[in-house]
Amino acid sequence: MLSHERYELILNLLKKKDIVKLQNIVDELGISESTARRDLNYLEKKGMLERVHGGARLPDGRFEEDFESKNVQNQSEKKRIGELAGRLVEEGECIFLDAGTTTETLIPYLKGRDITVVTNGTTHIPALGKAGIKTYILEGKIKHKTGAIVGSEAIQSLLKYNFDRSFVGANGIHPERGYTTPDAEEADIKRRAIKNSKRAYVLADSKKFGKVSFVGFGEIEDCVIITEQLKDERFRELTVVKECNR
Amino acid sequence: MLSHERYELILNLLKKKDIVKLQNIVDELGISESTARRDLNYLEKKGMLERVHGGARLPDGRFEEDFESKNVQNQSEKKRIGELAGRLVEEGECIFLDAGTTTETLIPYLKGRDITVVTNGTTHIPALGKAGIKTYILEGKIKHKTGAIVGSEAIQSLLKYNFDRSFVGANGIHPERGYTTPDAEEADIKRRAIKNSKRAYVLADSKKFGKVSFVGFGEIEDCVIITEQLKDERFRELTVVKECNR
DNA sequence: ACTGATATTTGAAAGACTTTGACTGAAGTT
DNA sequence: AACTTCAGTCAAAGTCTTTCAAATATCAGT
Repeated sequence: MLSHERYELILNLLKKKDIVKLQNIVDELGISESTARRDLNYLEKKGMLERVHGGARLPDGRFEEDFESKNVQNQSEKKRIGELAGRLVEEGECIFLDAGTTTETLIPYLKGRDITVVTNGTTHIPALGKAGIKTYILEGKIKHKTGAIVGSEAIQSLLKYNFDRSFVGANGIHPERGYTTPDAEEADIKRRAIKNSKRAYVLADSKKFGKVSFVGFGEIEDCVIITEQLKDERFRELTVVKECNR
Repeated sequence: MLSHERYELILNLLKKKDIVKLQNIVDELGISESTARRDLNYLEKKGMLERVHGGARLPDGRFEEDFESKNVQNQSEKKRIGELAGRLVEEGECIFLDAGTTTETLIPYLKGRDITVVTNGTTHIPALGKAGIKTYILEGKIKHKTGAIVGSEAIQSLLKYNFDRSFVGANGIHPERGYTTPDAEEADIKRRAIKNSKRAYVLADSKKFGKVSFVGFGEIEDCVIITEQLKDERFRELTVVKECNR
């Protein structure tokens, strides 16, 4: 194997995992430890990665910022939603986490806590792993476009769980039409998750208010809405907004 | 052969692989090492490629897009295992794909075909999506270290499927001790998957032969072994190696 | 068109240089 | 104090450059 082939493979591993152990590289590429070390040194000099004891990681990774510094300042609106939701979860609880980018923002705020997550979002898995969260995933067909698990198998496997809280995303929130989303199969999952939870929350940024998407999955009063900025007073009593917590 | 014909051929090789070994060029074009070197030097002076120790690659710039296009044809030994396995799968079949990096190499060779994959490997999902494969995932606990789904839920949900073929990885292959792997929970999955398949294959590179890991999940004769280079004749009749297909 | 002189291209070989994996003792980590 | 990881050294293997002679192509003069 040519050295540049190895470099690519190593960077490839890093892309997947943000941080790799030297031993992983040795095993994956079938090369000696010495060579792996030399390669890491070379790539570090090139600025492609940063060496750490026992392995290497992406340089000045966003890994840090997400969890540490971002807490203090520079929060995007979506991140704030995650923070609000994260504070609601209590030690020892079992929660359902819907697929989607909005719900994903909750994960960093669970870091290191004793919480069990059940999810239908395959894209959440790396973040959940990084946060060290005990994770269960539903069975079912994968909708590759969104990474969500859907279908009758997913509903079936969801039936057996009972959650302390569930957090679902929504594309539309409307006083009369309730919560809506573009995909019927995903709506089925959301509906079922809400039903099986003591408490259910819809996570959505303020742009979703007043909108109606294709398939409904609940009435307004079925869930508490978590958002970063409340524009419509009609939702006041159902809603957790950032001001409440500051 | 005219020199310009050789130049064309060399650049074609590079287009396919981004990086070629000098020895590959010698073999492919049936020319001497000296000539191959001279050609590479000429093409480098012309800026058509960049020489590296042991071969040549496309001139600097796209470290990024390499990964996208290269998946299909990139002849590391592990990739070859994937290619062999991929050829065995026939149109319309349902297969089980075990978690692990070796089994992942099979995915590019399914691209665009009418095949249904059931897997316990969450890390396979992006590749399966890229290949446009209908994918089902097992329910269960996620072992974050490997991204594998394990546990009683996983076994439960595996029970209902019946596969035309299953492809599992192994850390050890031994004439008496059979197939072995370091994790007991993952072994359970492998054992069950093999049982529920018309045909079962173990994918492993040649370094795994003669080794014994912690937990066994099958006798040698339970599966056909797919490997890139057979070192031990005792496995001959159970094995698919690269030579069979060329 | 044949010939021999001259240039170009080719492959083989020798020695210099690189890269590799194993080993070792020092430095970190738990 | 036990363990892992690290940097440096070494011999072996692989690759590169240079050189040389043989094969092939080019061409002028007969």
